[in-house]
Amino acid sequence: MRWSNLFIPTLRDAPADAEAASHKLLVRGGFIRQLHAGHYSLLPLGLRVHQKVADIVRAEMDAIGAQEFLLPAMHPASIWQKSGRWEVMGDEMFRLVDRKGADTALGMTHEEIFTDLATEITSYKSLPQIWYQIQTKFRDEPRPKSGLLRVREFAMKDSYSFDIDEAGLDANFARHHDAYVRIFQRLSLPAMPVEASSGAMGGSGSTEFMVPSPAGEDDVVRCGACGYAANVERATSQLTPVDDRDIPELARFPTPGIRTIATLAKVEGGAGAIHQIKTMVMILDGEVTLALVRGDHQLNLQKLQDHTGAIDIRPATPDETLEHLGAHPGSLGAVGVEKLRIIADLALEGRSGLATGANEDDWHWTGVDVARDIGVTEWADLREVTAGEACPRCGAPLEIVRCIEAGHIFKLGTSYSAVLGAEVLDPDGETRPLVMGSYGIGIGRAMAAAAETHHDDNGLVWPVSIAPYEAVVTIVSMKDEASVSAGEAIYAELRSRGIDVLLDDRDARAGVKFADAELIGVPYRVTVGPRTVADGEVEFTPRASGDTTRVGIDSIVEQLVAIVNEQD
RNA sequence: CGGGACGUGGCGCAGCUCGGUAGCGCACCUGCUUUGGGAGCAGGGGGUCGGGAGUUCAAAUCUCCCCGUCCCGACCA
Repeated sequence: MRWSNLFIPTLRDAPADAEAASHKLLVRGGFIRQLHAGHYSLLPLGLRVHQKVADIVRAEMDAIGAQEFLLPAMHPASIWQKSGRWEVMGDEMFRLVDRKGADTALGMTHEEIFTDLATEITSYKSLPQIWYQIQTKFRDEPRPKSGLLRVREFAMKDSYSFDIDEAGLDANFARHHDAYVRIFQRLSLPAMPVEASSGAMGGSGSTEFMVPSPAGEDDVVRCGACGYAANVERATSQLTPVDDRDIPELARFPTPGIRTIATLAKVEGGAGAIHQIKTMVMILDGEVTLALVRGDHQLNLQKLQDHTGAIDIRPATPDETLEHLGAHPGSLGAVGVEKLRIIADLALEGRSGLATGANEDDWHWTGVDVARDIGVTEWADLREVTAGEACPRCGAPLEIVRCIEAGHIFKLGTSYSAVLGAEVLDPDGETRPLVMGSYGIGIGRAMAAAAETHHDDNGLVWPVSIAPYEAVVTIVSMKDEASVSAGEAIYAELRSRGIDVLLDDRDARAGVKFADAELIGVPYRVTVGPRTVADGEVEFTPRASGDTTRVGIDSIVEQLVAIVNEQD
């Protein structure tokens, strides 16, 4: 393509709104424009990248035998009501009413729709099946942000596997895992598979593919020694055992004005945070519940949610706390509490000599023996792992890495197929629900993650596989006839050799052309100018290194074709 | 949803405190010069100042209401 004919609106300044590097550069480079919060237009350059990402995903899905569909984006409420997610999805689902008054939703994922189609599978002999689509999803995100990283409308590849049993699901899950590893390799994204929470999807297990980046929104716990990696929503660690204080008797003591773990730790007769119980009053689907963790530990909400299966989970208001426990936050405890559900973190199991609030302002208990004094209903892993704790597998210190969630694969099981009636006959003639898996990759987010991972001070540095153009032929001066004819010839030859090449034939200054080529991140630049053309040469500059070498006009095409093909 | 900031040409900003009918840089158009790292000079086009209501002779500026955008947190497959 000839740059002079293209719409590539590059900007010298990034919009003031943009924070993330990918956001700034994709806007500055003329790849995207915002329409409103969470909704972006893909400009021609942006669409080229988006399509290349999608093509790689498509190729790898096809390679594992997946079949492509295209499903409606607008769904009747009934199918979501049937699966129970009309309520579960809450405000995150865009809903509208049609002229007949029928409730309708914009699809945020397609388990229901694909499962509905799968009701037409009637025999185990037709299994397994892998179905997928690349479709626009709509999610009313509470806070869209960071350009393409978190939006309300985006293309996602979602695939679904259908099997007769768990073994089949495991095989398809593994197949997807491997396909995802290949996809991220081809996208040059350093994605690592990590253990993840399944959240609202339900199911027995899930793996996220995480790309380390400060622009990310998830924290991953990682062990450099053995490779253990898990989302903080799921991660565990080994704790060094605590020597309990020897306080055999349960005793109340006055603590005027003491409202925090830290102050109780300092006060005379108090207790170090490690010897305290932190009592959090949570409302789980309307039920008042106490969540207990060690004083120096942090409650992870997702862990609590995963353990209980609650949909709506929030901290109690101070009024609710007072009503149910008789004291304000800062003086709360579970000693003697009988009517409420009490979920305690495993780190408290077997502990004694502890201090905790007495459910009366300005009073605490000490000498608390958890087994003796607290009616724990359930034990669960509730605490959030922090950096430096010991790896649960090998004991080495853990690190925490901020990441972008680029892909997520789930073992769903039979929850959708059972309620939506996707059942088949097995070899014994018995009716069995399909065992399902669900697998997603955000196309635009992968594109943003690549931009986030591959850029420098001058702009984007796209990997060849997804670059909008693989090479640009920059004619330094359109007034120099020798340069123009040499540039045109190289351009034509590269095109005929199947290279995605851009010809910068604009009547602009060299500096502008170089700066723009670097900003939009074209991997290879061939500079054709009077300085070298007279010698029968051009300059060759890979974007990543910036190193320029002189190459003969008659060999540049061969050299470039070889390099591009090697990269791809 | 809580906290904070902001909304003035395509992008970045000033003007608002102290009302007098909009300005700067980049970009754009024309001409001349220039031409290997975001050119110079001259001339020019483009803005219901987010929207509505109000106060006033007069509102970008003051008052009220609404809308939108960004950041932090909450939340989130």
